Amino acid sequence: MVKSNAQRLDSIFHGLADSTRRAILRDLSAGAKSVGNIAKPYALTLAAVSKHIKVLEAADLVARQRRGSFQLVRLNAGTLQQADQWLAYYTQFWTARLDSFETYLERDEHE
Amino acid sequence: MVKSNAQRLDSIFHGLADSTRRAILRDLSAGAKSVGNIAKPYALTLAAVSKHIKVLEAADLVARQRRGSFQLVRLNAGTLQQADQWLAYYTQFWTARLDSFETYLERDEHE
DNA sequence: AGAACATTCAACCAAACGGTTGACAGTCCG
DNA sequence: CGGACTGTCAACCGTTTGGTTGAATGTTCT
Repeated sequence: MVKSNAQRLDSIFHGLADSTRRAILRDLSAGAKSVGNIAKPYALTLAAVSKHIKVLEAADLVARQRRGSFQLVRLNAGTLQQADQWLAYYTQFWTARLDSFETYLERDEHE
Repeated sequence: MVKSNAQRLDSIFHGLADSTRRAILRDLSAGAKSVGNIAKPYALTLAAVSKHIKVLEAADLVARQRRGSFQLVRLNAGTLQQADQWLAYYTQFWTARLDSFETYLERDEHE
């Protein structure tokens, strides 16, 4: 499925908006893992974790590769970078704005 | 409501996971606005926009102040910075990892 | 007090979420 | 072939989301 930029950001931020999924990403930063190994630390069924991974995969935050009888799930750091770029841009922009204008008031637009 | 760090990130990323809300934040980077003025560009009812603002407010991405008969909504850049810090940390960490190890395989943990 | 404006609340709705259970499918190994 | 693993799928369930409409609540102005 081809996604617009907005949809891509939607799915990335949605992927990040759950602490279990963030924990999975954190776990994966130590190296690629099988779905089963990813699931072990959580008090969730394998199916639930499998769904979480699918959400991360839909956001392209993670990719799989079959490895014999199991699958390795690995991080896709590039996608995180996209989100980070969006955030960094606005964070910087806003901070600069607020520093110089100190929350100046809107002038009503009919003037 | 006091939120744990995880819940805070949940609500921040949830706030960002909708393109209308991201657009609102973008609009607000030009300065504080009333709810009505925020709502104008969108093909949504005022109530719908009001709800979006409430989501952003719950995430502390935005704050209101009564200003006579209306309310000014302004950005809260500090909160964005929190999310950015999370993202920047992992982005950097992952990228470094992947650069040096080039997706090395997990060793099965019973070894 | 009453009108006009700005915004929220309450009720409702369809769709998506996050989870469970149980059946199913792919791959390896004896 | 028959197990044993690994993982997904389908159906279901309760909750949350994102939206609508219409009534209600300030606030200001005359």
